[in-house]
Amino acid sequence: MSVVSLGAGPSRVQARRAQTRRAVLDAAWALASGSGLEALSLRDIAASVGMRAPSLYSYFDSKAAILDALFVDGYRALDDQIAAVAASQPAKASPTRRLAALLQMWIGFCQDDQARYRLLFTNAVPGWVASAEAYQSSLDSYLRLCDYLAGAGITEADDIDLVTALAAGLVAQQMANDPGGDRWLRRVDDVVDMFVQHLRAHRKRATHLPEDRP
Amino acid sequence: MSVVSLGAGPSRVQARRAQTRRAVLDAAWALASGSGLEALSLRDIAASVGMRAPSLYSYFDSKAAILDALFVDGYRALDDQIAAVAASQPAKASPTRRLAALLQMWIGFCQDDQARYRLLFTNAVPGWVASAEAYQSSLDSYLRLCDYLAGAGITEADDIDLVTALAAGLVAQQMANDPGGDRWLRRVDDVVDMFVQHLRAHRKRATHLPEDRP
DNA sequence: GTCTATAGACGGATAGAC
DNA sequence: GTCTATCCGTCTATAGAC
Repeated sequence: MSVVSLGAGPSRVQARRAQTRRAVLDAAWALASGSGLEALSLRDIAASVGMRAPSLYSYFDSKAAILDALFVDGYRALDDQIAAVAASQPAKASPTRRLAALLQMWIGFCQDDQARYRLLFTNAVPGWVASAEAYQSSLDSYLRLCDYLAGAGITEADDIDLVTALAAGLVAQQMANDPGGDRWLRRVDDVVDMFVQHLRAHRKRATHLPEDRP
Repeated sequence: MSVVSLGAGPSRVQARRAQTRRAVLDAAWALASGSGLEALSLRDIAASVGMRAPSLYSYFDSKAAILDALFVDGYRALDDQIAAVAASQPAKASPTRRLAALLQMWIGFCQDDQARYRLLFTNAVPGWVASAEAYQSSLDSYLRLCDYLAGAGITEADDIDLVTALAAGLVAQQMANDPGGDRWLRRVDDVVDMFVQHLRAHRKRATHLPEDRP
């Protein structure tokens, strides 16, 4: 097997490197989820993959680079979830159903991993901000979100801002005051109904929001 | 002056202590607002009041005790703001107006001081959680909030949870994505209208929500 | 690539003189 | 009460041998 090694050269070496990088990031996720994002240290990450801290610098330039990679990881996972929700919706699903499915997923996504939630959505790491390149992946995710919302008939910037605020509020309260529970999670249908009614009442011009019952 | 020193004893000494404690906390607020909450160190606080770090231990048991005191400070300030908003409302103000005034104040309160926002509403300090005594002051503040909401006809737990989620969402998005601006702040009236319409539509039983125009 | 050793900085907290 | 001196821990990052 592997006839591909002609001329191309170090492809197997690169694959090995990529594997190790992946293992480092996985270990970092596990540690962050377990002991908290702010307790994440290079020493612990290295130990988790059977290394010493300095060896990590063969794979990442700095701790910030690791956090960047985790950040990209996290938004990729969110992308996948949005795609999955989109795929699970029947073609004629109502805006209400689409929105409720999205918010449900979103809150679940945050509850699944508090460390990931804090990394992606709050500025929880003291000295770190996502690099421009990493930040780009969050913008990509935002575009994918907008696509999904467009499928529910929501295209205006103001409406999108309102959806993100509703989601952020439910998530923040749920995570802060009832981490494992459903005190705000179970209000999703309520909130979506409230929002959709509001849209219908204030729809100007000919913008058409599909009816819930066609 | 000061005839009061008979028998009572060390009242002037205690007053001096309280003054110094106050100065320490004020310095801590200034540093946190300037350099960020997580950069707050005992050395810097002490230097700001013309001391060295160990001297602070004459006034506070630990750094956690200082954070606790700041936490209480912050909720006291929020209490004052809620009281001020309540006092500024004419007796016959509509629920819509009352809610809008509250949310406006709330967002402004958070925008006034990012460090305070992070201390009170997010778990931004790595090793610290508010002590039970300090936490009590946040519960007091919550009760005061409930009082205010009751004045707007909102008394059911589910409705209160919805209000806090709406507020938390607007605040979180505003602070994270447009810190100094008004991208979400200016949506307060919209959100309040949405919420009030929702309440009216779903009011069960004889619960009476005052009309906006009597 | 991985290691040991260490630099260099920062943090909270304590001992003990004054 | 305040100080100096110091302990002890944390961390990221680098130098240089192997």
